[in-house]
Amino acid sequence: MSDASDEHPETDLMELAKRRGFFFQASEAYGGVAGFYTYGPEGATLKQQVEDAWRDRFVTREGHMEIDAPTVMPEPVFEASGHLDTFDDMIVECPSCGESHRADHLVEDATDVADAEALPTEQVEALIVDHGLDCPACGEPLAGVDVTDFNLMFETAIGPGSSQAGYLRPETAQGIFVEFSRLKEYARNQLPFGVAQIGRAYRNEISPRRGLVRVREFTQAELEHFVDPETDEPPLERVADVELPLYSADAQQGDGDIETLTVAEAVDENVVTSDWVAFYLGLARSFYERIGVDMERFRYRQHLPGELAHYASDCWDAEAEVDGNWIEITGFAYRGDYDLSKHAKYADADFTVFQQYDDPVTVERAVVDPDMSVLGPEFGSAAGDIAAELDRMAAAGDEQFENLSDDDVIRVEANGTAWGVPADAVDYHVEEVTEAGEHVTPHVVEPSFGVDRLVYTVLDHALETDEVDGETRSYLGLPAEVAPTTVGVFPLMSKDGMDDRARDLAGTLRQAGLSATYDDSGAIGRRYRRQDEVGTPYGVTVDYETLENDTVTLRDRDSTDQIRLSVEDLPAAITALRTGGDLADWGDPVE
RNA sequence: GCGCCGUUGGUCCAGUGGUAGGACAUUGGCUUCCCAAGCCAAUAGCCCGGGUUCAAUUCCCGGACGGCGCACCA
Repeated sequence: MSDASDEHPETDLMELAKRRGFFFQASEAYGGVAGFYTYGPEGATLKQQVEDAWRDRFVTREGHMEIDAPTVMPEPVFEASGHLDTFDDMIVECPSCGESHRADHLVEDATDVADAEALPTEQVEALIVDHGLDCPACGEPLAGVDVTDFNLMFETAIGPGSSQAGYLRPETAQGIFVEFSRLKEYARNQLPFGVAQIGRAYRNEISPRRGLVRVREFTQAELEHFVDPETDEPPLERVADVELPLYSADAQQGDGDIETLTVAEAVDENVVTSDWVAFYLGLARSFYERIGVDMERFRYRQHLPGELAHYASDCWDAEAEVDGNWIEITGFAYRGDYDLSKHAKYADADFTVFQQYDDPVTVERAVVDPDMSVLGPEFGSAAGDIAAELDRMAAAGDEQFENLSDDDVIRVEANGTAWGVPADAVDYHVEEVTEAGEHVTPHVVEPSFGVDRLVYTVLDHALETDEVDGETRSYLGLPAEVAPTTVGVFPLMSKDGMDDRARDLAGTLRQAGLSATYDDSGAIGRRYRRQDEVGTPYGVTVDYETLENDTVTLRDRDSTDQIRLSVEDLPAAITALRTGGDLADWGDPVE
């Protein structure tokens, strides 16, 4: 047995999450649906705080912008992005052993068909019959077995009838790429700039698993940092000394282990090849620590060569260890110009940025100005293509144009045929042009965070069990910044006016901007435990002494230490403690 | 999607062919001057559909959901 119970003998995370309102299976009243979770009151707040911390770190503090795009987008977007093809898996299921296989892969492996994925299913079925393919698992023939499409995108119809096909976005990124033209306008055509988005994405997973780890609807926090590949460099000096626990592809393939390098070392030794990726690995590390990811159970893992997406040259995942498994919580990818180039090809918009030179440059450029009144009658319908080819040849510096005299004939390959074009009809000349700049397709650096997995990791890493006065206690050691509630306020007993006093005090703390909860049910110890279990970092108790001298006790969740301080100082004390103050600075220890 | 196992108050479990019991939690009361105490009481449950049967929470079939393994994870 290597399940969670080893580590948390008293409390299982899923059980706590259900019981205390962090998250639970959605639509349970109707039997539940796999892969969908509802965040309860505690979880929704926790998730919000994690998102706020992310926004602070990756948007506000970096001077980036944030947008909020629709979750439904029309089909052509996903033709361009490649999701329609690559998300459309052909599956064939062996009738004898029940194994599912990618039908297109089977065909590609066994035949000289290179791109079976692009073929209709009927044709793939026919290829399986023609080549007598067998099940790789059990060897039984697969001829005659149905090949079915399984698309991981949720499809929907936009408008009445079947007017337009749309899909729920499988990643938030496309919402940014699609709007690039307006966004760069907003950025006043200046590279670099970063656009962030926190939002839902949808994947119709074949098999959702393990709580929040693999779900069908999830929240991503993505940053697309658009940079000029020639001139923009990341400010590596800001993170040069940050230590990165790196698990390189080499280490994974050999018997290597996690190696801790500073960002500067990782770049110098070329362990991380992209400076931009290295920069974000450094920046993100402090974010993970801040929201409560245990750095002892954290690593950056490089994608193996076979694992790399087709557009990425180097890619690292941030991974956290949860329940004995490493789960991906962030992907850091250098996507190059893949996305913008694809959209440029498919869409009717400009996906480049015009980069002005510091000083305009004057260049000599060879051009042709073919006399179409000669080429037209001479070459008929090929004339246009021939002119275009001449244009290309001149720009490429074709040697035929050197020392040209009027009665020469220029050989041109167009439409698969060789043509001879009289030189006097071409008007080849060299002209001086002044160029103020150039159109650049920006490259994209993409840190992409899975918010739900972050929340799940933070909860798992926060769950602690200790012993207080001989009793086992479980509590969530959440950082105060992300804890759903900051302070619990309790009357020692609900009589003699202590309850009214405590209720007032909770109100006062809320007015001071603190998230406070009031509880007078049961014994005081029981109320402390309730708040411990949802990670509330501080507890304030109103007792008889409060009624005499306006002082209260303030309890620290992790140590259960208490101090006594005046009610007047309370809002300031909690505010200070929340951002890392020391309990002892604010009052005298109790007992 | 396949295979194995499972599904009983809010939670975790026990149990039964004649509709169920515990622990914890929750609520009310008594008690209690700071860490899940005690006492009394209350609330609350057999995943769904079909079949077999006089009778199904229990047995059979199917489904949903969950755990694990395989496959999948652009």
